[in-house]
Amino acid sequence: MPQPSAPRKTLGRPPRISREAIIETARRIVTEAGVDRLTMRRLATEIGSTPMALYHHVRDKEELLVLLLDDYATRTLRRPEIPVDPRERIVVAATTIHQALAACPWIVEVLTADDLMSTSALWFVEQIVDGLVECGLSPDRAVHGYRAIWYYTAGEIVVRATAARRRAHDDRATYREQVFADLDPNELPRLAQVADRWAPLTAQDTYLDGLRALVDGLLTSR
Amino acid sequence: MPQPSAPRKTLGRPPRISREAIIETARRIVTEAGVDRLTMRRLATEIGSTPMALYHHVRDKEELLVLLLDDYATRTLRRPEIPVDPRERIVVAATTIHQALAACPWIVEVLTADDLMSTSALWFVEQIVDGLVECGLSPDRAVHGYRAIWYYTAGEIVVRATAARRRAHDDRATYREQVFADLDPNELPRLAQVADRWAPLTAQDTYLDGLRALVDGLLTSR
DNA sequence: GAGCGTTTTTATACACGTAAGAAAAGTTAG
DNA sequence: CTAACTTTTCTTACGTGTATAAAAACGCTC
Repeated sequence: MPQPSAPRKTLGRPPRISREAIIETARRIVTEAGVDRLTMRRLATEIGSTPMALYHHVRDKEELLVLLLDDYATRTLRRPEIPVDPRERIVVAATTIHQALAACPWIVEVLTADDLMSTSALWFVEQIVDGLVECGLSPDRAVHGYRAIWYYTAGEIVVRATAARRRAHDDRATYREQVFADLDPNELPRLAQVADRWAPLTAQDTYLDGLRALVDGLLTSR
Repeated sequence: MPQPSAPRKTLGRPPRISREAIIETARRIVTEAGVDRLTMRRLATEIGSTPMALYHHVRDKEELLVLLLDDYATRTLRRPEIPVDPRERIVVAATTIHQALAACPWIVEVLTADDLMSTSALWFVEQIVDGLVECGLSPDRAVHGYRAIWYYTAGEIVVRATAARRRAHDDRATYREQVFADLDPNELPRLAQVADRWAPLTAQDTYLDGLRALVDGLLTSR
């Protein structure tokens, strides 16, 4: 790891590559060829270096992906107009983040970070926590509320993205259909009732509905 | 893939290993040595075979993990006493699943399945959907409600488990602390206000609170 | 300029998941 | 018995992330 504030001007061998250059090249590879094609070797050759040289600027591939996510967030997250109604403010902030993340599905492997801690995302966290406080929650409960919203949001994206990946990869969907076709209406009547509609129902985008329900519930709990 | 209903008695070379034996051995390895130590090579040698032989019984490692999760669910998920109040029924069903999954954190990589479709888990899905319907939701909205609950539940587990893994792996937590220490109280007042309490606050287990809020919100939405 | 300390880069190597195809071990038809 | 056919297993090989240690490139001091 390079020290941001070195005591001397330059000490030791001068670097030929930088963290910024790595992220930049990685971003180009991802946008041009997809995240699957982003390998440490390819990244190294495209940047004109060797694979192991990257590891002096990045701890491992996962950190590189986190950095890419941060970069993406900083680059595309634009602060929307914020409504005065605090409840709507929460919804807008969460929806904006969700929208941005859902638009780049390759982040799934990184999204399991326990928070979005990109500096550019913090503003959205602030909006959510502040909205919850303004609606009467204590600061502590507001943080918990934000966490619940984050769990819901991250879960939605991860689950949806993984399902899409599996669907593209093979036909395991067939297995699920089989399970639903073989349901015993006596044991699981409700599921049998909706069995044939399950696929289209779960394909619908109901993020906003669930989010509103969650926010409503968080605000009415005393 | 072995055909469950072969036309003839046995045709072709008789198998030396079976899917069940693979799962059994894999389970033993995971419980004894952890999921990290479960490699196709080790599994093969411990079962007395070769890595590629496994691939005639299992599509890939991910499917093996899904099968392991199914096996785990079937083995440990016990149906709890179900309250008569439908709202409580939903909460109990979701909490039971959450508890079981949270107890075996290695599933994180699999948990991104878009549903828990283990047969033994379907009963819990039924309880949730049925509870929502009994509270007045249409079947379609009940399915959406179940999905919201699943997003929240899966998100909570994935986020928490990943955070724990990172914490054990290295000191990226320090980075987060740094972010919170450097907060500008003018720009992000609420976050600055709770900055020093953020770590303990987010460490608390508030799954049940969030779940109740979500269920309440789902049921009061018309 | 020779050695030294520091930092970055490179070379080599290992374990992993798994693709591709050859080999093996049965049953059945002639 | 032999040959064809089927299913499972084994051999070999590739690309991956990355650990380890050696090498290289700089400023510094004597």
